[in-house]
Amino acid sequence: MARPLSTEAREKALAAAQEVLSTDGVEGFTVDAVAKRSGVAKTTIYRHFSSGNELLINAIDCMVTPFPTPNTGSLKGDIEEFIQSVLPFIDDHSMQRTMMGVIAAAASDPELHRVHQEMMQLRMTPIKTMLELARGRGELRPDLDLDLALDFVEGPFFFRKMIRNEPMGEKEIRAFAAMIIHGLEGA
Amino acid sequence: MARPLSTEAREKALAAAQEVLSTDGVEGFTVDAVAKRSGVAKTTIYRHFSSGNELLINAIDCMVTPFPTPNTGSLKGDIEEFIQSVLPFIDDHSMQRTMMGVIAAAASDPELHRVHQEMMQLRMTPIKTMLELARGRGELRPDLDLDLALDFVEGPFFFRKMIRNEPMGEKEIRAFAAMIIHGLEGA
DNA sequence: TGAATTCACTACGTTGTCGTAGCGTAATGA
DNA sequence: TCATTACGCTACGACAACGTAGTGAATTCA
Repeated sequence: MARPLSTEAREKALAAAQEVLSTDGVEGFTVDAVAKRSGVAKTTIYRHFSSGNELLINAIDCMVTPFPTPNTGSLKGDIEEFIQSVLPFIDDHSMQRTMMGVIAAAASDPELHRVHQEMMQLRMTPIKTMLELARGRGELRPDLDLDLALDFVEGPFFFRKMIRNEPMGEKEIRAFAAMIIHGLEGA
Repeated sequence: MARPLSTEAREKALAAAQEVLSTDGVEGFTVDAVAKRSGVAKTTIYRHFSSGNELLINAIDCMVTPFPTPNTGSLKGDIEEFIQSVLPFIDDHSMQRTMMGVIAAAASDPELHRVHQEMMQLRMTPIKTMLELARGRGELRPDLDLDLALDFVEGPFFFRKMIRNEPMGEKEIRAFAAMIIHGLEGA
């Protein structure tokens, strides 16, 4: 082996892939576009990634970052903090497009489905931890189904921003948190 | 005018378009596929629809049907009935795929965006009516923000089924309804 | 230094989709 | 009846994306 594959070319390609994903969405994602944008030759891209689809998957994998587990001492504070921390991320329109595209495409492509599952788990884990902590403090009933509670915490927020594209300010965040708390406590 | 465009060809094409949409998703939707499936010649399809995209939009338009407004006399009953009526529809995997595909594609295509908006409104209206009825009966506070409540009713359900693909039985439906009620009342 | 290999570049063949043209045939209105 | 028009069929040109070949220059290991 005289010359190893340069990590620089790989990273430039991945970075450009993420950019293309943001601006053109999953359906506009092409190897040609990534090559043009990155300055890395298409042939070189194929040396690093066996197919366009694998490039896509790796790019998505790099975009996914876990959220920190909120820990303010009370469930109400935790939920508000959680929404606050996710909001700027989810408010980005191109990110919305990318996420929805991945979710939709995951229905057809088994590899993307795996990525989708990972994404979900990464996002759900801190929420679940948050709920377990609250239960430990006695803020929630011990027999509460945490799996359902998960949907209850994330669902309204997700639906409003991703599906209905309605705005969400401080007032709405507090209202949501209050409703969620009451719902979980009363269950 | 010697011979009008046959409604039969149009309807056969539309029906096949819906089938293709179900089996192959939005990304697999092509005029050729519809032509092959319907038995209607591609050229004929173009006589009825100015473009493949217009065929797609018309097909989706035909698929969307409004849900009846639940009216059991109590909000709890209404919510359970609502979930019950939507469940079989949303449990259909191909329908899930189609819907998510439309939502994702709507981010790029303004015409699809319009269809998406119509779809949403058609679905949200009965829920809003249901909430207004409950408020009229005194089951909800008069100052409740119905727009937020909408997300609160639909969100958890949507998130669980469409995004996380988790199962949902009688027990979960009742648990959801109970949580939603408590959340709305406590807000 | 020198052999090997990656890199960028251009170009190609393949495939799939779009929308259209031309052709006979069949159906409809005047 | 008969002119008109839709129908199905086959084929085509345009275009975009895929993945690959070949070239010369640059880089790295031995």
